[in-house]
Amino acid sequence: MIKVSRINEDEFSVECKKDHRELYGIAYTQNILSGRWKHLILWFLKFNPHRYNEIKTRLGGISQGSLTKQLRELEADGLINRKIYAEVPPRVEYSLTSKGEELIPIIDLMEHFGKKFGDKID
Amino acid sequence: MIKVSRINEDEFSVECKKDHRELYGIAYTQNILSGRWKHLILWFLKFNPHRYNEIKTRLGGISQGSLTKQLRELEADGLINRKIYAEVPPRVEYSLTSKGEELIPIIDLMEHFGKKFGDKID
DNA sequence: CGGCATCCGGTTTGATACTG
DNA sequence: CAGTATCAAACCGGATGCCG
Repeated sequence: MIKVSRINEDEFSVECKKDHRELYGIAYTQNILSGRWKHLILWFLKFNPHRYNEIKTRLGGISQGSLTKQLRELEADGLINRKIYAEVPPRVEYSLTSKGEELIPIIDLMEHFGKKFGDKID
Repeated sequence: MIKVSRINEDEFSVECKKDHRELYGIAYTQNILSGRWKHLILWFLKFNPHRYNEIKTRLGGISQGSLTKQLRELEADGLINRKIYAEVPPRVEYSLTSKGEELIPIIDLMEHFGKKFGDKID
């Protein structure tokens, strides 16, 4: 069995039998991408940095609480940067880290797969 | 907002604004891969067909109920085949469909990413 | 503007017992 | 062997109200 659980902000606990080590990489990646909106947030950031409200507007249905939570988790996993500008009104921009950028090919493949096999919505 | 929900065994309902259509493919793929064990099941089947108990043993910690449910969902989404042999004791083999095989590159990338960035467990 | 704290309800997962 | 059925536990995600 593979069990990946968070100990604190930036540390995972991993339990798995020797036989299953080869599956660990998959479990780890699945773990940091778990969440209703994370794929979409990363995909949106791949083009440019974006502000909090830009992301929220783009995703449409997400609540403030959920968005904040997902952004915090992505940040804790080292996938995005959070930059605060000392202005009034406040401005916060999110951008991909190099680690986060390495997830983009996966998300692009997912988009391609979904376009090929998903229902058409035209 | 993008909302992908299952209407019945083989049909999805998709709600999304025009602006978000480009994100639909991602949401679709995420949807059919949602589940604690699906990535691992697909990855395990990429090499060869396997029997129910082989999968269960391989995954270690999964319960019968959960495994059956995940397999049924994968089958309903057209990702795996279920072949029943009329023997005693019964034998059931699961294998990837061509659609399921197209998910393997994604899962391989996830494995690679996890191996690169995940905690070492040696 | 960009959050945080709290509560609540639906979904998902797992444990257990039983079966063709 | 390969399930089904039932119930309990855990895990989000969303809604709401408040704040610097």
